[in-house]
Amino acid sequence: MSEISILERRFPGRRAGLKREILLQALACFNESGIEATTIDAIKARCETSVGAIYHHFGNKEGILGALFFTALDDQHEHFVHYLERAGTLEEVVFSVVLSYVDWVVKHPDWARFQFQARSSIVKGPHYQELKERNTKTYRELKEKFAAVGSAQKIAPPFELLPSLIIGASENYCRAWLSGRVQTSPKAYGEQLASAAWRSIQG
Amino acid sequence: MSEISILERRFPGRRAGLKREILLQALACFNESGIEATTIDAIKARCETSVGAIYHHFGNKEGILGALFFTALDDQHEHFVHYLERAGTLEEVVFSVVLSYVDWVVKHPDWARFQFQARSSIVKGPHYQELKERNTKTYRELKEKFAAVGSAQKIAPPFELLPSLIIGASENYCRAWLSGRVQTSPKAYGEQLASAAWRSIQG
DNA sequence: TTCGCAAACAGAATAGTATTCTGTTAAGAA
DNA sequence: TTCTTAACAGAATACTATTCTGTTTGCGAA
Repeated sequence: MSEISILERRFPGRRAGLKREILLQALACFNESGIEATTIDAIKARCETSVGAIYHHFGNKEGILGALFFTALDDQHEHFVHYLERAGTLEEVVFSVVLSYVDWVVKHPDWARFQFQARSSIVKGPHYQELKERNTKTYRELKEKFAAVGSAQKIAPPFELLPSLIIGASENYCRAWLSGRVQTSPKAYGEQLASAAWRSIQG
Repeated sequence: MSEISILERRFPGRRAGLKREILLQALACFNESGIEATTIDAIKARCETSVGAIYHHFGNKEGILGALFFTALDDQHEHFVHYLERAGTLEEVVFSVVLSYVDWVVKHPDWARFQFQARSSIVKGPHYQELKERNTKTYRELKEKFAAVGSAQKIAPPFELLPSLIIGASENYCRAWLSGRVQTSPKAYGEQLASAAWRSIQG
């Protein structure tokens, strides 16, 4: 299970065993019943542990959300960076962004589904600042890459619009796929989504 | 206040006065504090009413969410239909979809913000079926319009992808604007978003 | 090996919030 | 006017997150 390896990379070692188990079962609960409908008791039952243990490790429900959310975000970001490295032209950068995103979602649908659900909670809660910093960081990396491959003047829309133009359609389709509204895997449309994004940013 | 006129159209008459007031204050609470953090007591206090009255009109918190959500969806849909009527070519259809969406969001930011927040709750809750039916209806209207203006063969991507390609970027940017991540009004980028959508669906 | 101690756990007690229930008032039909 | 039902009020209930208190376990130092 990819869920386990993602967790082991972020919470390694034998000591963190229960911590990982709680996160794993919480992720399952959140995806099956929704975040709000999932009770601490339900998570407790699935882990055969106690509320004390859960609160010891995470402080509160929000803490569980945060741990899961940033674990997913980190993995997604690594994936993104890995794709971006190989891009040498502006067009390849755009393709990297779209394809890395689509690939990650298809590879980890449970994490992606959770990420969509949890984002609004995170934005309101105490982890907002951390999310903002990571977004700023990714944004900066992308901007630098754009500068590195040069010829950014070939792009018509203002930079403020670019992230939405590049990733908007893919995000929308992935969300539809994760919720079952469409059947075809985003992976099958990867190239089409990427080339559509590329066309969309050209004047 | 546009919030009031939207509510009066859907819940008209003197008898529904308190009902509208509850919805109005609930909308404000949800946008200020978030849906989960808003308590029935807080809404009660702002309306100077009682929990009994609230539960009499809406059954439960979910009922308030549903009433607000579908009120917003209806208004948005009317707006959409009105724009779509005037489109005579395929390109104009795409522009109508994007511009009607962007205009509505900018015109009713509080309703739009709430809509984004509430969608996941609705999808999980008992109103899911109703939302699904409305989406199907809109989807069908769009498909018929596409057929009516003909020349749909000029479009490269499969129909399954089209909604995401057309509205994805705009939705993404509007969401960013409503949460304060970007400053420039989507209205200012309306034409650019529309033409980007149009380029993106061409082979 | 043992001692000290902090982290890891368990489960009862508490607090806050949604929901229900019972009763009262007001409005419209007959 | 009377009768019926919707509209409202507020206390009582139930559920769930969180806290608190106590116990156990792992680990470094003596």
